[in-house]
Amino acid sequence: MPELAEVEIVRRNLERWWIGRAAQEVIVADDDLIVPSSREAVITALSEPAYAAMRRGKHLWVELGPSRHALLFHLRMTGKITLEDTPQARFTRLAWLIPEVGWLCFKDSRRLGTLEHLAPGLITSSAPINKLGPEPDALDGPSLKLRFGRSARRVKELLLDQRVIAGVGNIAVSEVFWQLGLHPSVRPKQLDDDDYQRLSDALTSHFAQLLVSEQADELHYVNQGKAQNPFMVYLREGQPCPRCQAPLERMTFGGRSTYYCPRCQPARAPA
DNA sequence: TCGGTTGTTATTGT
DNA sequence: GACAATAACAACCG
Repeated sequence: MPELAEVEIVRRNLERWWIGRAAQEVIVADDDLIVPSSREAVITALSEPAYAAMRRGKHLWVELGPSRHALLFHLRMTGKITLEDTPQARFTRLAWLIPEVGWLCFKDSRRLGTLEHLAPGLITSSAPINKLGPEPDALDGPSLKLRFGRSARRVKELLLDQRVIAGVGNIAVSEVFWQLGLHPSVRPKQLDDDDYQRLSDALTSHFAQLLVSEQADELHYVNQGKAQNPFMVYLREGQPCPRCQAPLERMTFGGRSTYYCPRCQPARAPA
C-alpha cells in the first residue's frame, strides 16, 4: 500500500474532486470491497454531498451529508482512487460519478483494499482509527523514545506498528535507515537521544518530500508499470550505494525486506 | 515456475 | 506476557 504521503495525496485529490458534491450514479463492481458494512449503506452515503476529506495514518475517510455519514477507505497494497472519463477502467472495484467532474474510481489490482461505512460520530472512536499512534510530524525525539518504551523489538518493527506511530511503511524504513546509517536490525536500546531526534526528523522530512515529489492525479507504484524507482535504496539490491558505491544488500524480517548498505549501515554493538 | 511486491491480522511457537 | 515467524488475504510482474 501507499504510505502516509501517498494517502495524503489521494486525500487532497478527493478534496479537489469531490467536496461539495454528491455522486449521481454508483457502480459497485466488487462487493468484497465493502466490509463489514452493507453495500446499501455505502450507496446511501454516496448520494449525499461530501463535505470533508480526512486522513489519519494510512486511513482515509470522507464525511458526507447533514447526517454525517463517513466512508472509511484503506488502500492496502495496490489501491488508488483516480478520476476517469468512464467507470470501466481496469481493476475498478467501485466507481461513483461526480457531476461535471467525472468518475471517481477505486482501483485495486490485488483487491486487498477496504471500504467501510460508519454511522455518524463513530469515525474517530472506531477501531483502528482510535488505536493509531501519532502522526510522524507530531513526534519529536523524546516522544518517539517514550513510545518505544522498553520494547526489545527491532526499531523497524516498532515503526511499522501503526499503534506506535501512524503512517510509516516498509519503504520509509529502508530509506530513512539508509539516510541515518542505521542497521536494519537495530534495537531501541542501541539508540541514543541524538539518534531519536534524527529519526523523528528524518521521518517527517521523508514524508514531506514525497508529498511534493509524488503529487499527481494518480499514484504510481514503483513495482507496477514503467514508473521508475525514485528511492535511494528500496528495491535496489546489488546496485551501488549512492553514497559509497558498495553493493546494496537486502535483509528480511517477518517477510518484510529492508534494503541497506552494509558499509554505511554497520551493525551496532549491543547497548 | 519462482520469488518478489509500499498492508494488516490471526495463529502458532519460543 | 513479549516477541518473532508464518500464512493468509489476492493478484500482478519479471
